[in-house]
Amino acid sequence: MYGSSLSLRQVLRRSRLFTRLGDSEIDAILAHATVARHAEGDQIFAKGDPGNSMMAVLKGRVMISAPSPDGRQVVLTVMREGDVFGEIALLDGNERTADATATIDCELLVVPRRSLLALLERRPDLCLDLLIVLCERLRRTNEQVEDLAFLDLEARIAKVLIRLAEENGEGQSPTGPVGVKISQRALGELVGGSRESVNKHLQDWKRSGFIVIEKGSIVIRDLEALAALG
Amino acid sequence: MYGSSLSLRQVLRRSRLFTRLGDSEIDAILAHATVARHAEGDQIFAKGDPGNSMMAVLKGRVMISAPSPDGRQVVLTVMREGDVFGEIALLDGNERTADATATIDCELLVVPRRSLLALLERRPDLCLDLLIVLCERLRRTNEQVEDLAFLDLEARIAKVLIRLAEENGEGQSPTGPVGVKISQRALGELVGGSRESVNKHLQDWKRSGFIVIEKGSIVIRDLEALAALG
DNA sequence: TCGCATCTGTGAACAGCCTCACACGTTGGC
DNA sequence: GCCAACGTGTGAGGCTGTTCACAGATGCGA
Repeated sequence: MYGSSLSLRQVLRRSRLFTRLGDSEIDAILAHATVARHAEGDQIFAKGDPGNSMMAVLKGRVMISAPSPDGRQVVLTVMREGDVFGEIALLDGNERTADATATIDCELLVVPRRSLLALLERRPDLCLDLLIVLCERLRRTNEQVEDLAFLDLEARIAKVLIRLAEENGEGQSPTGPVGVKISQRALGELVGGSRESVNKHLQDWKRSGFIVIEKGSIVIRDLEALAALG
Repeated sequence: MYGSSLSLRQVLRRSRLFTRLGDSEIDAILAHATVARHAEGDQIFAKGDPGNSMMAVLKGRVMISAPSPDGRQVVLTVMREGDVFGEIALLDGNERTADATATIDCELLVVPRRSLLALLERRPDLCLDLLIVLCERLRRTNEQVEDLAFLDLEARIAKVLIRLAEENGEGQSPTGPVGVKISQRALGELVGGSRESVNKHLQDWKRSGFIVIEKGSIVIRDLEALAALG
């Protein structure tokens, strides 16, 4: 089982959705929830599955992506510790709208539909928090639509790379080189482009001295230059 | 002024968000809300504006779109009678994320931030309804990301055309020809393509007998064939 | 250790879509 | 009635990105 319910509480509190809850409330959720473990690469759920639970990332990282009929996929977003996902299918009772995959080993809190709805009824203020979470999600997705419609591949890659760098290096010196651990194929799926095209742009940037390319990761040397492209 | 507060009530009831409310509650909203009129082509708000109100379409149609730096735009969605928009900026207190434009003469109910929040506190069940509205919005936007990433222009045009036909011809015979009133330029903005490219695909379809092109509108003769392309 | 999978690098050929440039008909205002 | 604005039709040319076909490097498991 999980180490202690204290640490579980702490992780939940980090989530925007649960910060307001008292210990008793959190314990009430935990009583009805289960902790699921997923190894790197595991699929957590697939588009089209019935969605009768919501999940919170306790540890690890979860990729939310949409599959195409011919085997490709776009990454819609990546969830990290404290993030909550799977609420859409849960709230409106329809199928899951996307795939969820563990990109590294994960521990998830699985909250069943019934207990979440019960909680929301008991604590209406949580509804507002959930609304805000959804609003942020909507903003992000809208931005993704704009980017796909307006920006070329180079600009999209630059933008994503910068975002990844910011997420990874929280609290680090913003001037020094930042390493982003991601394969070029995965980067392609994040920006909606092919692996080869991504590689070609990265090569350009390498020649310009903006980045250094390593196996499985990219080191940003000149973040300003990248920002000018996005 | 508006004809009678009875008809206002009726329109509001049609919205997914307000169906549950009793007359007294609706009147309470109306007491704090105002009715705004916008002529065809008017901009209702712009991306970046402070968002301290939510709107419900009483009459007309509102286009939600994102502008690009070089003057182009993508249409994110089109709101019709009973739909509610502008909640995002309102709920999380940030700027408006998109432009809103009246595509025909409109009457909107404008609900200020304070009264909506007050209402949500008084009627927590409304929160759930709002959540469901947002979930639908998210589903739509996610689908738009998928379409932009996976489908070529022809498929996107076909898909949008079918959706417009379904929206227009609610309750009509699904077999007969359906007319969609939209300019080719507007269609281009809906699918994220140029006016010229849209025209070329439409010409193809005309030659194949799938559609008939008229000035300012398109008549679908073979919906099945279009569906097979999307 | 061998083989297979994964990641990166690269060039050629091709397709899709955009931009530009132009032509025509209709509509509405002056 | 004339002109401007708008909607449509069409071709040439060019850029971007994809697909395909390889090739080398690394790492992992049987």
